[in-house]
Amino acid sequence: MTQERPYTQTLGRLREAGLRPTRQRLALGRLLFDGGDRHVTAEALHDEAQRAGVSVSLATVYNTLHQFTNAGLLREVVVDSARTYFDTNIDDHHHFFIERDGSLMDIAGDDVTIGSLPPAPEGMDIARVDVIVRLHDRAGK
Amino acid sequence: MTQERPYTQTLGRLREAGLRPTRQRLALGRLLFDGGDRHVTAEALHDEAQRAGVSVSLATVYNTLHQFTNAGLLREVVVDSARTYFDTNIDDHHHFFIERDGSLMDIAGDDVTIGSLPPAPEGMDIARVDVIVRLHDRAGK
DNA sequence: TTTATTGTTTGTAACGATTACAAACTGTAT
DNA sequence: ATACAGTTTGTAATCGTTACAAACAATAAA
Repeated sequence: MTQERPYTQTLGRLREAGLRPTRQRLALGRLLFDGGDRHVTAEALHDEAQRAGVSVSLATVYNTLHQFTNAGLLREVVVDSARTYFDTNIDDHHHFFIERDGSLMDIAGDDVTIGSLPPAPEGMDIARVDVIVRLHDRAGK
Repeated sequence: MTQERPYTQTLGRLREAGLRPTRQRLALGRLLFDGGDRHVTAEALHDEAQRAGVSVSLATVYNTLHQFTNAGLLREVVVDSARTYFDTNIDDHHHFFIERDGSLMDIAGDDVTIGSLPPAPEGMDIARVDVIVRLHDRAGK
C-alpha cells in the first residue's frame, strides 16, 4: 500500500555511489527519480522540496545535485547561460529547448542522428556530443 | 599603406544595422571583424580593447556585443554556464569546446551533418540546431 | 549503548558575470 | 549654433552559484 519501492531504489543508488543515505539525499533522490525523466534547476528542486514539506537548504540542493552528477546519477545540460539544468535521463539523447519558457524536452536517442563528425584534434578525445534543437513559437500571428 | 579598408567595412556594417558609428563601436567592430573568425567573451574583448589603447567601458562592451548580436553581426554560443561567448562567424556551423581551457573552435559547416531530426512539436518552429562536441585531453598519462 | 570519527547540512558571506540606471556626452539633423 | 535622440560610463544592484565554518547526524569501534 505504502509505495516504498522508490525509496528503496534511491537508497540503492546512493549506496552504489558511496553516498550516505541522509534524509536530505533520500528526499531529493525520490523527488528526482520517482516518475519519469525530469529537467530541474537547483532553485526549482529546492522549491519543490519545500512544497513537499521537506526541509532542505538551497546549499544542500546544490551540493546534492553535483554529487549526483559526479556519481553518474544525473547529467548536466548547458543550454542557457542564466541557469544550470540537471537531467535525470542519463542515457544517450539530445534536447529540445523551448526558448519561450526556458523548458527542456528530451529527444529520444534515435530521433537525432549525427551523419558525420570530424575527428577530434590531435591529443584530444570526444567527451560528449550535445545537440540542442532550439524552438520558438511558430512565426505568423 | 594605411589599412583603412577594415575600418570602412565595420562602418558599413554598422550603417546597415542602423547603429551609429561611434568611436567605441568602430573600435570594437574592428577588433572583432578584422582577421579571422573569433570567439570572445565580454571580459576578454574589454581587456583586448584596453591593451589596444582603446578606452571603452565594460558596460559598453556588453551593450555592443548584444547590439551586434541582435543586428546579426555576431552569434551567441552557449557552452559553458559560467560565461557567454560571442562568435564572429555567423554562418551555419558547429563547435568543438575544449574543456581544459574553455576555448571554442569552429567546425566547418559540412564536417558535422545531422542525419535526422524529429519534427518540432505542434505550434513551434526550429530556430536553430546547435551541436557541441566537447573535448578533453586524451585519457592515459 | 556510549563514544569517537568522519561525512553532511546549514545559514550566510562572498563571488563573478551580467544588467540596470541616471548623469554626462556625442552624433546628426535643423 | 541649437536641439534632440541615441550612446557611453561608472557604479550599484541582481542573480545564480560557491565558499566556509559551525552545528549535526550517520557509521564504526569500544
